[in-house]
Amino acid sequence: MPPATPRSLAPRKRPRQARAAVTLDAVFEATIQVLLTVGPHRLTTTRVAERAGVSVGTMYQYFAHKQALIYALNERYLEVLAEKIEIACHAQHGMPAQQMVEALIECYWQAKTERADVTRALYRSVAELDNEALIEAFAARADAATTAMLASAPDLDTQKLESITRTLLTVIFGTVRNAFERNLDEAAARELRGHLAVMCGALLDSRSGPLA
Amino acid sequence: MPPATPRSLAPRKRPRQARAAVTLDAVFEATIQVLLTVGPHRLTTTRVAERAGVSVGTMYQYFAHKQALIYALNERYLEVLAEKIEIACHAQHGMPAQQMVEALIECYWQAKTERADVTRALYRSVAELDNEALIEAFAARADAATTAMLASAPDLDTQKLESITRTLLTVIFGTVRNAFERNLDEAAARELRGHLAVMCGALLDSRSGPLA
DNA sequence: CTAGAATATGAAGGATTGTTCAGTTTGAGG
DNA sequence: CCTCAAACTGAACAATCCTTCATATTCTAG
Repeated sequence: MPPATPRSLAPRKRPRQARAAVTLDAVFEATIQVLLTVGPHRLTTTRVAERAGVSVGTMYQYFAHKQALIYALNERYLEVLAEKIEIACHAQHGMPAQQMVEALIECYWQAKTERADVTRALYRSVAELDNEALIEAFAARADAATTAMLASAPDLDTQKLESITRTLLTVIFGTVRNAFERNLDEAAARELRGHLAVMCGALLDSRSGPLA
Repeated sequence: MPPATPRSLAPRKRPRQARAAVTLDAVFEATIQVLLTVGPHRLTTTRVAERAGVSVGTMYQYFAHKQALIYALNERYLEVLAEKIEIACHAQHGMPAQQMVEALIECYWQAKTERADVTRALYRSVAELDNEALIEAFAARADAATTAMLASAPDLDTQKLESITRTLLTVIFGTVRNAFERNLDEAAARELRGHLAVMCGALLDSRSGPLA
């Protein structure tokens, strides 16, 4: 497996002192804020530095270019997200399948809604860069965690599990993303989640039904 | 209802002669090609003009700025897509509900897959602009067509139809989009579509089941 | 306390790019 | 054929922005 991050996008160096870590946090947060306030195509290294209370030169000590910054931001975000999913999946080991998918939906939805504006900003920022590696790595982790979870369900046959997992995740992730593009109010969002749970449950049942 | 296109993004003038229409087509196609070859953030007015075999000045007679060009491109694309959906929905009037959703999925998938690279390029290009109005207008048309179709199904109770329609479209559109971000091979894609049909069917059945 | 490493600075350079406009060419109608 | 409007041209301008580097500051280890 090649390194997850391409050479050209990798950070120049890692912070060794405490203040450097603080600086980096400030830069990331500033990037989000700039993304939110002026949009992706007016995101400027100077603007980010200004907002972070840092000099441009400082940023360029950690990131070789603007893309690398945005890449790192998304990488960081997906890292947190993947971890959340893994934890949620692990917590459901041995539970009934329906509860599993509901927990999965809830976890993903929750993670995305916590800071909805940030989610939106990041969704837009990704278009600027070559995110294949990023997405693939994330998908692999989510796939693995979900498959492991489902395999432990007592009420599920373990055949075709990979295929079902892939569908589940594609549907859930895609639906949530699309829900963010339309601006659903609280009620509509709740309904959507309910429907989604029903639909996912049906997919899990689809084998056991006709076979009985 | 306000005009679908905001003033600042509207085209400057419409072509009145035949050659102007040809020029516009060339410009749109060139925009797609540039989007494909160099990506959204290196899309340059000069580059587009060059590729289209046209002068930059010509482009600026029709579009007030770069954003307006990209906006118009997406508008044109969504117009075609909405029409396809409306036709597909109309063709299913009076049919069983399950067949309806399958036709809907097939239509959307087909439309997106026809020129997969273009689809991907457009998905990315939208991030550059304020697409709320665009998406809302498209969603409204798709919603209307789908609701009308489902209302004509003999095997469906017409309660909660709007809510169900919204879910169906959010799930289908979102899933397809996400499927494009992962690079699914033909087999996986076929499976996904099958699963999606099952899941959508389950949503339609979810009321009639427990009530029987 | 000191030396060297890590971190931070920000003005300046260089390159790109969006947009205009004065002028030319092409087409349509009479 | 003539005239006017539509369509097209592309060099030039102005603005923005990414990135560097020589220098200054701060921290840490010995």
